[in-house]
Amino acid sequence: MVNTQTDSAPRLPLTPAVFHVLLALADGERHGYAIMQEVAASTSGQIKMGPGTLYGTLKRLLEAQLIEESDERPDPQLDDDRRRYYRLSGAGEQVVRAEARRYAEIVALARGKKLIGRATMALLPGGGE
Amino acid sequence: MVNTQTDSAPRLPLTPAVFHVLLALADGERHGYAIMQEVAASTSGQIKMGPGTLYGTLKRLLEAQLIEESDERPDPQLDDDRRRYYRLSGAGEQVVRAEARRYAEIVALARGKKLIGRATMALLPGGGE
DNA sequence: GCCTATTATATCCGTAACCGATATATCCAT
DNA sequence: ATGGATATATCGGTTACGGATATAATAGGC
Repeated sequence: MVNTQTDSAPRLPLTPAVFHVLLALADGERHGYAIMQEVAASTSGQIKMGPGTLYGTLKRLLEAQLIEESDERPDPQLDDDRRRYYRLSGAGEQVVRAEARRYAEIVALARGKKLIGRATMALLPGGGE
Repeated sequence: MVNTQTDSAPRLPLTPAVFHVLLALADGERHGYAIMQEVAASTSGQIKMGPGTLYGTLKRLLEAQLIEESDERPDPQLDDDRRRYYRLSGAGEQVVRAEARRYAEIVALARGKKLIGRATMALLPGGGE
């Protein structure tokens, strides 16, 4: 049996929007708007999700059970009633790990074809290869 | 999801289909069917492009001038009249490099969040299939 | 020569998803 | 109290993925 999952196992590759949302939730729960900001910040402003993409994606991820809504609230002083907090589900963590591995394999492939160098240039502005 | 680059350049992120086609052409020209096989082989069968995706993508890439059709033919003995050969354009090479860098940045991000290890898993020819 | 699988290209169309526009409302600093 | 940022949500136009389908040349076996 290849796939005994009850629901539709999300197939890779993930869409960029889905992957970035899951990545943003990988180190702790966040509310929607914070996800938007985290994605923009962690990509140095390269990727900016609009509200349509963000909330549509969150809705689909909930349905696919890759994320769950959290009841826990932070310190009341820092809270905002409007917020809805989300966290990765177990399945969601597996999926984001699998996709990250797939990305790493493609990077290795690109390195083999001399498209990029070996240095990790993530934190260096304008870091060419 | 939007990037904030200047407009004429094709936007990142690329769709997986587009990226894989460009990657397959990165080390030399190939005809359509060979691209399909190269993508399947280089991803250990994870990614299999159907003809609709392949030829639709090639058409769009030609229109976007990221690839060019080549008139050069290989040794007549090995040739096949039906084939159409493609190669990366200058713009195409820049785009595939930029996307590969973007992938590398995301991999670094995922490593920072402990989603994957540091080992570079080489997925190179002969890596088992 | 004939048969069949593989190679090779191409189009159609249902479905999914991106994403800007739009809407509504709250929070917070001045 | 006013305005900008915060926060969530839906709608619709557009794009592209990808299976199904079509056509046909090629290669190898018998």
